[in-house]
Amino acid sequence: MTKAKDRKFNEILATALELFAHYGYKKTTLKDVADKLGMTKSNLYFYVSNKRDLYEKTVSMAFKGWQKAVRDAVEQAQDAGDKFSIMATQSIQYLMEHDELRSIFIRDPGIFTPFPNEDRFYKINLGAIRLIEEILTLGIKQGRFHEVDVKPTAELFFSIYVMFLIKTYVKSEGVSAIRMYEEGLKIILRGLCKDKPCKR
Amino acid sequence: MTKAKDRKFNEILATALELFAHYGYKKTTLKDVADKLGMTKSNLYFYVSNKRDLYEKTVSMAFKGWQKAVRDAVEQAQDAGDKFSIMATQSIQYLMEHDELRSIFIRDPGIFTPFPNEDRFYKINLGAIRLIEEILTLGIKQGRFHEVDVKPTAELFFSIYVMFLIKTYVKSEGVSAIRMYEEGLKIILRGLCKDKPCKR
Amino acid sequence: MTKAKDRKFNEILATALELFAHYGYKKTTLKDVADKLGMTKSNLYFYVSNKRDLYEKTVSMAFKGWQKAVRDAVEQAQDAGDKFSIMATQSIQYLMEHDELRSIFIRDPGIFTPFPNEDRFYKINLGAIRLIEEILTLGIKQGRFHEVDVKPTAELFFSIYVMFLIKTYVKSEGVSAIRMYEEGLKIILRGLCKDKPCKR
Amino acid sequence: MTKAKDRKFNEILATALELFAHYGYKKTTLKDVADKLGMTKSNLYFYVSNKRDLYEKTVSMAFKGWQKAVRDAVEQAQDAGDKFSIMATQSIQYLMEHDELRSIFIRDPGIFTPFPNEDRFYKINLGAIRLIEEILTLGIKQGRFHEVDVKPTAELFFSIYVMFLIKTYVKSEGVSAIRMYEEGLKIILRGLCKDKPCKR
DNA sequence: AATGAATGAGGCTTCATTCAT
DNA sequence: TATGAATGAAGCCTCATTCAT
Repeated sequence: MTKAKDRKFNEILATALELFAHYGYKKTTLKDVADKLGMTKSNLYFYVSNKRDLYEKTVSMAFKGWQKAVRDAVEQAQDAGDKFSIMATQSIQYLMEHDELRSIFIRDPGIFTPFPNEDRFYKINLGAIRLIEEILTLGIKQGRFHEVDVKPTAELFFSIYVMFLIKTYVKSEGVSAIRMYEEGLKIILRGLCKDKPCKR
Repeated sequence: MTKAKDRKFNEILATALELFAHYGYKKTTLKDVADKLGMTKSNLYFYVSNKRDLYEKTVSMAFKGWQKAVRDAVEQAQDAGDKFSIMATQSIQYLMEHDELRSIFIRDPGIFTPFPNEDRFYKINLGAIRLIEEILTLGIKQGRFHEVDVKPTAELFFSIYVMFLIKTYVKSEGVSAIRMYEEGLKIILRGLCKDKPCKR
Repeated sequence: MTKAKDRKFNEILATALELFAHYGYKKTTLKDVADKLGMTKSNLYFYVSNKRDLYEKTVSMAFKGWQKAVRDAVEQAQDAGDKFSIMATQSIQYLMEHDELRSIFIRDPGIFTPFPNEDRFYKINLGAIRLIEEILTLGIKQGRFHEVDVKPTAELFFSIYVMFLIKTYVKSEGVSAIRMYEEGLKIILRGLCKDKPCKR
Repeated sequence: MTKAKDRKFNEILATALELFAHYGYKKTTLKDVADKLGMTKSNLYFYVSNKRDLYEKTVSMAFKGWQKAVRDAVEQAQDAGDKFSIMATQSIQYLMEHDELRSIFIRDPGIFTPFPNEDRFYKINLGAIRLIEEILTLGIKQGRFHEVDVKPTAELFFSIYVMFLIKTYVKSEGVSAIRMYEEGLKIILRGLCKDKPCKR
């Protein structure tokens, strides 16, 4: 609420991110978090309602940062094809550069699940999906993309992205996964774009 | 000891490997292991002396499989240069193909430590180092390699290998790490081999 | 049953005595006993029906040795007064010389309880009480002792003995307890004996 | 820290002392302690860090009481010879009057060990040794004692005291041990004091 | 007579969570 | 806002005991 509380709250999430990334959910204790912040365990409950809540808020925050970075990069371009391509590249780039978020993802890949029945991070994934939807809608309006059904297509692309992440970081097929991603991206752009090919 | 106990013991380790790989050390409970095997927690203590022991025996077993695979592949070649190159390639290949061992490594990279003060997996790493030593010694005898000081060189190569694994799977620099590894391998072989270059 | 089994059985009790004396009942595990004997835990159950049983049989054996020693010493004398006096002295003497039995007693003084409702060692204490009874009966027959009611008197004397042991070893009033015992003995002999005083 | 916590803490130690003295370390469960105090097992961990810690804190407290009593008695006298003699007498006296501390000692005589490698109760024994040192130093300054080397002499006397306790309560040589102690004390005072003999 | 394998009860310990202040 | 004190669930581990062989 207040500014002070808000600042403290963000401080807590940042600290929690470090610890969850380093030690994992189970091994990170509330005492660890509290100690590193110089406060007491009990006091944490003033800001979050339980450990799981702390974890989800922490991860949400980290994801929002990732989404913002991608959105910002995407806004630089005008052409929907370019936007799409930038989005695909930046999403990966960001994860490569942010060890903590990547570590969280490796430990807990279930975080990405576009299925609302697993409510856990549905809302956050929704943000990512919506960005895809926006680009698709724009591309169609611009006449750059074929007239695909936006919603399911956005979900498909998101799933492909998640599948790639899992292959790369969890199933660890490293190089081949990246090549697959690059190849797939080409195909998708080719299949998505009308007339003149979208550059890449 | 007996055949039956031995079979059960291996069954336990195999099951434990799955669980440790999937859930990590802390989150895997002995009840998980026991339940999946259809036995009681207490009975596990007939086969291992505690949870840590179960973990170490499990990891040891998995590592032995990896070492055996590499050794077998290495034996196919006669030339020390080829052996070295195969060893380097197979070590990575095996880890890429075995999700569980890789998952263990990602969660607990400290496993690889050639320092005897951390007694944990010293013996196992020693097995890997010895293979390198053998290849180096052979190469020198064959006149293929320069006369390097075998022991420290073997340790150096092992460290490089570990560093690469960490970059690839823990620090997750994926592609670039693999390229670095390939480049490094070329340089090493060039610097190691005498006269005619070792093929790669 | 068989001679071999009997020998083994005594060996077990002797070993158990050492361990129970040294570590106490709770801290002594059946594995301790089995290991020291070079047999398995399970096999112990062929000789005793459970840990408590082993303990009680062990203590019984030790007590029987103590009773035998006292009986043997008592038999040397003919005069009932002398017998009584020797019994009193020897009982203490023996405990002083046998560390293990004494250690058992110190840890578990409840062992001595002449109350049949606590069935634990009733039978064994009974042996001691009977010796007193015999001496009393003899003394009366010899005309040396007043005609006391044998049974309750024997129990009284036994209780006094136990009280003394507790004061000495458990409540640890050492010296004063011994003086009390000596004084008490004099009084008792004086009160017990007719005509000419019983020597001491 | 706070007054309330401090009171509770002492209450815990007092209760634990009763139980440890009565049942011994192993047989005393934290549930026993907690139940007797009307609190939960877990809550005990707010005051001590584990069972061993509870035991050591409990014993420490009991020992401090014993040391204080001896110190107080010693302070009544001015003459170093008298102080020494009082210390020797009071140390025994106190243990005789305090069943619980004595019981603890009988069960766990290793508590008294002036060797710092066994860190367990080193500090506490140190307190006792220091009192001896102080008396020796004073006696030398007063010209009452010969100029002995204070530190090793204090340790020697402490060792003699412990040896006596073990003979009396553990090896249970009761009377003879006390006589030995009294004789030894006379000799020591004679050997320690200059000129006129220290009274006893 | 003896053993290997298995079990359940119970002990120690950690930790998320709550409540009064 | 913040804390100290308290709790219960769940985890690891030991050990007496049993059963089939």
